[in-house]
Amino acid sequence: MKRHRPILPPPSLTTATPKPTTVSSYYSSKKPKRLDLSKNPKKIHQNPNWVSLNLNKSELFLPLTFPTGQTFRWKQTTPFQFTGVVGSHLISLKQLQDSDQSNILYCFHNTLDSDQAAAKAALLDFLNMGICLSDVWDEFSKSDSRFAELAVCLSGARVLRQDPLECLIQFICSSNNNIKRITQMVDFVSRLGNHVGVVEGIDFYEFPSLDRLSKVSEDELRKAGFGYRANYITGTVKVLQSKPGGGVEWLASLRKLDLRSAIEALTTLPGVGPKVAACIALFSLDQHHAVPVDTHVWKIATRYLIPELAGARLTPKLCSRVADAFVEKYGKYAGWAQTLLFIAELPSQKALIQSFNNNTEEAKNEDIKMDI
DNA sequence: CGGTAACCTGGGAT
DNA sequence: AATCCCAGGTTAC
Repeated sequence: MKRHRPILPPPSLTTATPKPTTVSSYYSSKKPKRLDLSKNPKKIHQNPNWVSLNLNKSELFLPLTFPTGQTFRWKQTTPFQFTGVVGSHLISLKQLQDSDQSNILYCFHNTLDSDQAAAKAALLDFLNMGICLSDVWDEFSKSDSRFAELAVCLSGARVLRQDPLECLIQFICSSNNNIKRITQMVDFVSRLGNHVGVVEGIDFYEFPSLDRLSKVSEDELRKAGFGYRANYITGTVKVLQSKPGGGVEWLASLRKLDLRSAIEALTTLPGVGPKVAACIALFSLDQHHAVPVDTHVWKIATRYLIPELAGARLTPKLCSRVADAFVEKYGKYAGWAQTLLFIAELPSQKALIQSFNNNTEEAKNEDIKMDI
C-alpha cells in the first residue's frame, strides 16, 4: 500500500534540451545555460536599476495583487518586493511605503538595453494598466457600501493580464487544492522552462512552451505529486497541440470571443470546469465580468447577494447563478469586484481588516474595549 | 439532463 | 492513532 512519494524532485532534463524554436528567444545562441551566475553573481544582485512606474497604491498595491491567488509564479523576494517573469523578462517590483505618489518601482534583471522599451510595454500590459482600478472601484463603491468599506483598507488589489497558457496550466493545478501545493506544482512546471536568473536566492524561469510541456509524461507529473491533475495537464496539452494554428494561437483567439463562448471553449479542455475556466477568462483573456465561483465566493453570495440560497450546496448550476448575480450587481467588471471580495475573505486579510476597523473605531471611541 | 461519489495529496481538527 | 474534513473542482456514473 505504501507508495513512495518523492516531494517534487527537479524535472528530469534527460530529454534533449529544448532548442530555441521561437523567434522571440533573443538569446538563441548555442549554449542553453545563458546566465552563468557563479562567475559574477553580484552583477545581477547589486546594481538593479530601479525606475518609477508613477502609480500610487490605489492603482496597484503589490501585497494584494501578487500573493492572493491569481498567479502562483511571482515570489516575494523582500518584504515589499515581488519578482517574476513576463515573457522572457525577469522583473522585480517594489512598493515604497512612505511616499504616496510614484511609490512603485520596477527593475529588469536580465533585459538587454535594446529591449528595455519592449520589456516595459510587456510589464504594463501584464499589469493590465489599460484599466484604471480606482475608476472601476469608484463605480462599485457607489452601488455597494460594503464594497466601499472593504475598498478603503484593501485598495490596490488589481487583476493582472497574464499569458493564457501560463494561466491555464496554473489553474488546472489549482483545482480542489491548497495554495502551498499549487505553488509547488507550478514551480515544478516552471522549472521546465528556460532559466532566466536568480533573485534573493530564488531561481526564476520562463514559462515552458507548449512544445516543452508536451514532452512531460503523466507518470512524471504523478511522481512529482500532481495526483489526478497529471492527466489533466497532459490531456490539455495534447488537445491544444491538435488545434489548427497551434494551441497558443487558439487560446489567444478566445480574447476576442464573448464570455460564454470563451468559457464553453475552455471547458472542452480536460481538467477545466466552470471555476477554472472563469479564472482563466478573468486573469488572462480580458473577460472582466467572468466570476470564478468557489467556496469563498459562495459564502459571500449567500450572505449578501442571494441569502435565500444559504445552506444549499454549491452545484454547477448554482455556480452560474452566483456569477449572474455578481454581474447583475457589479456590471461589466464584476470579476474585478469578485477579486476584492474574495481577498477580503482570506484569513490573512481578515485579520488586517479587523485591525483596521478596530483602529479607526478606537480613534473615535477611545474607551471602547473590544471583547470577543 | 441534474445530482453524487470518487479522485491525489497533505495539513489540521476531532 | 485513526478518521474526517477541507483546500479557490472536475469528471464519470
